[in-house]
Order: sequence, then structure tokens, then C-alpha cells
Amino acid sequence: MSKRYWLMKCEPGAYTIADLERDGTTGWEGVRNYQARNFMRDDMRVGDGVLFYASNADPSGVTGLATISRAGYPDPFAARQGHDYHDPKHTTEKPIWFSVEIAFVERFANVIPLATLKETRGLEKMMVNQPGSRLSVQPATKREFEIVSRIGRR
DNA sequence: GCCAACGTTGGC
DNA sequence: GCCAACGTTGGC
Repeated sequence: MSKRYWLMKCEPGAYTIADLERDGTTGWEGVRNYQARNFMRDDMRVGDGVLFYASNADPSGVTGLATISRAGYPDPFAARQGHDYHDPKHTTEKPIWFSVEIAFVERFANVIPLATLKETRGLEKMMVNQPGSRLSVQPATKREFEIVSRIGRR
């Protein structure tokens, strides 16, 4: 399978592109949505492109680029008693929740606000532009990834 | 902080 | 398996 592209959301209070720039890589834990889980477990491959999206931000939007540096593996926090991400139904033998690891690629000088994404030609079909779309891990097309990257660099 | 949209839970 | 109640997400 050739390289795929993704958009991954995170609230700035939890993690930002600046944090990723500092850390180099980070585990993407705590996703508790089956559709997003399926993407992480089944479809993400090392080298895939990631649009890093800040949600609930001012303004919300794409703040930089990352890449998948480790494909899906059981979410280590899901099995940890007392952890916020603990889920009693998840066991190491039968994991339910999955993480990936992402690596820093680029931090945009300016955030690309959601409003800009919405008014950019070629991005009409992006999931994040659809009303009511709350999925925190979304597929994107190569073309969408390239358009957003170009805006981020100017 | 509001609230609409969406996902999940659980009684029946 | 339906569906109401509830919790969460996330733009505004």
C-alpha cells in the first residue's frame, strides 16, 4: 500500500506541535472511538503523512506536519489501573484500544485556521470541513495534504 | 460557556 | 434490536 495521509486532532491543553517539535516523537494514546481506532490499528503505516490539527483552540486549525513513526500497537495506558485512559474491558491478551507513534516534521509559522481550510478550493471534501465531523483521526488525500502543506509554508 | 451533533450505554 | 438517556466533542 502506498503512502497514506491523515489528519489528527489534539487539544492544545493536551499536546501541541511545539511539544512535538521538542519531543521529536510522541505516542498517540487515549483515542476511544472505534472508527479512529480502526484507522490506527489497521491502516496507518510508518511514513504516512499527518496533518497536526489543534482542536478547541483559538483559532482551531492545522499547526504543522508529522509522520507516522510506529504503526498500530495496543494502547499501553488502556491496561493501566487507575490511569485516566484505563479501560477494564481492554487486556493485554485482548486489546481493544490502539496507539500509533508520530514524529515531528514541520511546524507552520502560522496556524491554518479551520475557516481557511473551509474556503480553500480543493479541500471541500476534507472530513474536518464537514459539519458535525468530530472524528479525531481522519483520512486525507494526497492532494489535500499537499494543498494544506503549501498553505502552511507560505 | 453554550449547544448541536454524534457515539455509547443499557433497559426493555 | 430498538431507542431514550447520557456523555463527549468541538465550533462558535
